[in-house]
Amino acid sequence: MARTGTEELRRRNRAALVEQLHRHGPQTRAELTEALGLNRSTIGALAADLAEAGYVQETTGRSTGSAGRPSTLAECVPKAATVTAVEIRVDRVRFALVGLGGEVLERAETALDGADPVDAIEVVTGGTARDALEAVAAVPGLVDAGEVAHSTELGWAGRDLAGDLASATGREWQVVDTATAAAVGEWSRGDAHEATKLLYLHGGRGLTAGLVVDGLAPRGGSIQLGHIVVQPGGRECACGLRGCLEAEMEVFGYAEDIEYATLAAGMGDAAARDGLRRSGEDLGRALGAVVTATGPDEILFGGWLRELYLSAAAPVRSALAETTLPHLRSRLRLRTPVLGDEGALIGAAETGFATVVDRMR
Amino acid sequence: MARTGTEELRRRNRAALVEQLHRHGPQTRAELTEALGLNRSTIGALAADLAEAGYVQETTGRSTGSAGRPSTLAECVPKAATVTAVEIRVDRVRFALVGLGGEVLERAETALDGADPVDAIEVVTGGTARDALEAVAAVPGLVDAGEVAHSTELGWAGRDLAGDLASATGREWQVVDTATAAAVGEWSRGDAHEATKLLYLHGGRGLTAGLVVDGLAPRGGSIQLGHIVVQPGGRECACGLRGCLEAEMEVFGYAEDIEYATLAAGMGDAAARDGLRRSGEDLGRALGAVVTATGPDEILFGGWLRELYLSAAAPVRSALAETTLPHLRSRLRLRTPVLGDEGALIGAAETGFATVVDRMR
DNA sequence: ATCATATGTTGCAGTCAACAACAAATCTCG
DNA sequence: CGAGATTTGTTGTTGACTGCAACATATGAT
Repeated sequence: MARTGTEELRRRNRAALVEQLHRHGPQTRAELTEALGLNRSTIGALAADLAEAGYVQETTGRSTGSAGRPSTLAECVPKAATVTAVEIRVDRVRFALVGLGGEVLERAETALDGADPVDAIEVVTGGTARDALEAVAAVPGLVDAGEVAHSTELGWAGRDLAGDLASATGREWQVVDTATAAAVGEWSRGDAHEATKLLYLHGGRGLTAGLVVDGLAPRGGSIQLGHIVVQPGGRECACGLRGCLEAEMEVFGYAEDIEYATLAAGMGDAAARDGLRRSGEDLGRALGAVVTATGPDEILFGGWLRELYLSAAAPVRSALAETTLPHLRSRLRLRTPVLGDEGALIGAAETGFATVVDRMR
Repeated sequence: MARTGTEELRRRNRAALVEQLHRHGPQTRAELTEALGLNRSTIGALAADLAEAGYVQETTGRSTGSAGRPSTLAECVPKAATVTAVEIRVDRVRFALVGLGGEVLERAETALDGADPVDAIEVVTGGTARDALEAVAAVPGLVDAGEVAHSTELGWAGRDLAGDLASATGREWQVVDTATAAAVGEWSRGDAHEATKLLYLHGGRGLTAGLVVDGLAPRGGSIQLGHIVVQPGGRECACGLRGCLEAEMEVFGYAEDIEYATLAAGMGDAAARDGLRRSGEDLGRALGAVVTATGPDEILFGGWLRELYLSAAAPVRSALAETTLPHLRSRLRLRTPVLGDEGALIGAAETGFATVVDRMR
């Protein structure tokens, strides 16, 4: 199982070095020595090895400003390993080709106009997907082993997306959910690196949430935030249940709606203001259950939930306060994401790089 | 960080061998070779190494029944590494000294009669705790870094139990929550080894739940099942919130109550039957939120929830069906634990062994 | 009784990381 | 301006571990 050997050891160390450079950017050999806990000579050998393989570039003779021999700086070669990331929404598909180190090499986007997203993949990726080491698609919904078990936004249930993408593009795809991808993105390339348990809430046409623990997504898929029942026996939801958060928050279906509502509320529309408050309370209640069950220390409000949170933070907080124990609340930070709309795409790419690095081991 | 070296490699392999024997019992060298993916000679060297260190005993010449040279069987030496496990309840403290391989070497129990559990520790463990490699205490409640943040059953909030135990016994203690410990126990020594996401529900004077993913407890502590709000604005709970599951299920406070109720219901008491049904429904609703948030594939009803589930499975299932998506439900098995009352104690010991093995690496 | 089979043992070779001594390149202080 | 201090890269050596292959051992099957 562990398949541990002396060759395996070198591979692991090489992978660790690549991961270190990918995650923390260009570093001197001395810094790498410190970070990996290996000997200077070992780092030198590994770096030379990786430089020959083309993964790493070493720029020599940087003046450090302090005493001592100047370090040679090691950095990733972006084109040495690329990952195709795709984010699927109901109305459009976005694509990014990301290089080792995190640099975005290409980017594209297509509106769908009702077409099936899978049919748009080849166009939007422009064929570059084939050369990438990994291809990852983020979809808003409940993903289980490449299959989209449920997606309010896309109206899918039990669709084998990984299979469909494979037959459409001729290569393997990894499927993740948008919220978890965004959580990974915010953790790795955003502002939430200190969070040990990060909960990302994604508001699209449906509501999902993704959890990341120590930067890793626990297997088992995302949290269907929209289908937390906040009103037993309440309004009928498209999923067949009653009183789901999505159904109860009927005021807001999509990003445009929330903008109108905040605008109207800002201009003194009492009904809009009331709607915002009620929606915030519903969200806070659903969140209470999720927080009690998962115990995060940071929550990010993404998608249109960002706007809702910014204009209805008080009701969200008070409803949350009514439904979670003080201790769980005390260590909890509520914020909005810094990567904006890019989080899921970046996170999908990072998910791909995680498996790329894993495969090097 | 990774501190990888050639010496580290041997340690890792040695730890892997011990872990393998601890978890899967006595095995032939050939089986170990297969399981660890190492060479026969390597296994031989490791086994000899560990035998000399006293961790492993090799009994030679077992007749296998099939052709070929008979294998030498390697097995753990229980006394080579022991773990002290303690389960704290409001009315009693239970203790087990568990040896490597999982054998229970000693066992004791004391009623508390209102005394502080910490004061009873030295008596119940009989001083053997000091010689154990690890000491683990399981408590029903929300545990965070050795501190009991909240416990309905014990009436504690923010108690530094790890510290109190340390000053009472003169050694370090690990503190885990009962439900998570029981989940670990059922996964490792019980019947739930196939579950990838195992949710254990523990009914004591409070209700907690513990999650185990691939046999490991994700950091961050247990799930306060009893403080999932099932009735917004409902009955006041001791925790200060309103409508908590614990408060709404006021019919049952402890094991004796559920026995009376099931007895009465069996004899035709309509009120008791109704109470059971309502409690089952409340539990199912709270469970719905937890399942939506965590997505387990197996749920075990432990403590007095076992009795509730056995006599009110239908309302639990129907309430669960009303509050979780079909896909999450479809892969879900509901069962009762096989280790009975021992689960938490055994799981606490296994938690200890996990760190013992980790420290060998 | 002999062969096939399965397993443990031994010696050897390959590889890798730590260590130490040395070289290189910069800064600082007199 | 120069010598020493400082930091870092390089090289050769050493110790250790694992894989491999050949051999030894013990049993069942024919």
